[in-house]
Amino acid sequence: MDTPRSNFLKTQIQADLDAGRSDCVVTRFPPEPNGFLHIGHAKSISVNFGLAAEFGGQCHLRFDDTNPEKENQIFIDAIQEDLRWLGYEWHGEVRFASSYFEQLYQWALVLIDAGNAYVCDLDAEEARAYRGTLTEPGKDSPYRGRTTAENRDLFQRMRAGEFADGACVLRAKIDMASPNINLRDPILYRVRHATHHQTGDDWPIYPTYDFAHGQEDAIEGITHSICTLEFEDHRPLYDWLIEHLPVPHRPRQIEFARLNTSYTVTSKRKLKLLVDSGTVDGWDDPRMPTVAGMRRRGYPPAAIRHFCEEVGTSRSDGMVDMAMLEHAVRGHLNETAPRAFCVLRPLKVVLTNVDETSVLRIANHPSDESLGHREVPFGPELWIDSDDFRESANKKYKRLVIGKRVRLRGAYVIEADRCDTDKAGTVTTVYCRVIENTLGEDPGDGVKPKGVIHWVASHGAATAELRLYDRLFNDANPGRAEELLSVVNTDSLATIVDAVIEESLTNAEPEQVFQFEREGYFVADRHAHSNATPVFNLTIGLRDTWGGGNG
RNA sequence: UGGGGUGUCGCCAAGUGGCAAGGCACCGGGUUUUGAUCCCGGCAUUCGCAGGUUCGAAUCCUGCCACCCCAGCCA
Repeated sequence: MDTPRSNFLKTQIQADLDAGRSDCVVTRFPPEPNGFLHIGHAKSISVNFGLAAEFGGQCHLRFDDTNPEKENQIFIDAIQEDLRWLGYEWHGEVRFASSYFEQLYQWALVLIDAGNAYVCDLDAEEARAYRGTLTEPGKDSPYRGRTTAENRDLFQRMRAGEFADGACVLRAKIDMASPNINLRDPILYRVRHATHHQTGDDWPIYPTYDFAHGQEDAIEGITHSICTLEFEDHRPLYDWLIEHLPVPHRPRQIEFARLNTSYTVTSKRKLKLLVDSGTVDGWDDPRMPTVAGMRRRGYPPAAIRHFCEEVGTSRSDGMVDMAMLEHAVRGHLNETAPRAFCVLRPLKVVLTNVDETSVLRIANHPSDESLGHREVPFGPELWIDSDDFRESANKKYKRLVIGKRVRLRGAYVIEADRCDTDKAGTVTTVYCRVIENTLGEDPGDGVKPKGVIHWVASHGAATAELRLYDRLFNDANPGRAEELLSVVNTDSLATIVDAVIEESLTNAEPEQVFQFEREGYFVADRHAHSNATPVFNLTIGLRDTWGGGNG
């Protein structure tokens, strides 16, 4: 269903295939297990898994776990769950950079033996000073001239745990005057006496991203290592390491622009701030752009995948309109969500010429009969939305007005005669008459109803809690704000505790999405919903093109 | 003012010398027992700017301009 579209990644991979530089396509999604997946990751996942699928190749899931102090098993589990939920299946076992630590260590020795790496005792601050600046070249470290034997001995002792954290590092010997700062003798290993979630206390030293990533790709036979633009400057180093090491395969790194979506932030620090400040309910709050958040919000995984594909893949920075994601969500839900009735602001209607209850059979979807029908109780007293009634209104108002007719969706046409109001002037009850023979037919007298409204019979109803979500930020580009919390939309959540739902909805399963007719799509909350205490989250409202403000 | 990138409709984005796809948004009109969906139609004489090459340029050349990334023992 997703129309294949051209992008530079496909073009270049096809060129590699045609030229014989590659004979298959193997990609990988390499998250560091230090946080939850978000919409940006979903894009990367879509790109990597999509490319593999399109070219008949495979995509690996590899945890880039080279920094134990920031990582956690919790994220390893959560990421796998999110990936599966999104609908992707990685090839083979889950991989870990940490399972290549011994090989990486051996290759570091190869670099040392060839005079391409050395142990440097400069501390972090000194190293920064020696590195130079963007416009000035760096200076050689005083330890750059150590002999191969000395470097080998020192590095082996680093590995043996003889040095304290930060005491020394292993560096590649490239060029301290390179205009590309990544080539100014980059650090390959650092000493870190930390327990690793996978390797325990086996290692007192850990490879850096630069030393690990390309080699991991080579080990796994990754043909195309797709990453984001900020790694472009690292490519020369990526290639340098591959060239100087006896790796079994030569992967190619290609960068693309990360996805930015309006009205959202994806920085780990900022997402954490939202959680820690209590602005949201947690990492899976329905307003969060995390995969878990979108799941709890009721976004179909297929819609997220479709959106990632529709948005395209390029090398130019930009910000995609959130409306595009919402369009994808509505599109999928319109086709798949069963319809049901829910009255958000209950107003009592008494049908003065009805005195018996009955049951109506109503289609669950206006155009897809496979979704079947449901039985909906009908009777002399019902609830309609208070917004759907006015004592008087102009002809643009297509709902219930005294002296006028409206159709009860799936049921009869009624006409309002009068209403009761309390001392504040608020309407409390509307008295109407059912027009004879209007079930499935227009009134015989030719007077057509002004519109169609939804309803729930009071004798066949239940109460539900509704959580109405709106965008989390007032600023389209919240990531740019100096103070993130100053641009949060304080009205991003409105709770209705006494909405009225038709009784069939009490059988909803957590995570099941419905379209509450004329209102929007709602999902039974993963955590709070139960048949006894129904709780629905607003996934997304129906598109509202009603220009008229009054009536 | 070092290096690396990017500039095509309000937002994404195809296009790779032959006469500007598509989607989102928006604006009209039609259908409709959801003011939804669906359907039809409109929406860049112009591709950051200025020159040049060519019969012909968004695509090639030159020079500008704007924006993004890089000085973690993070990834």
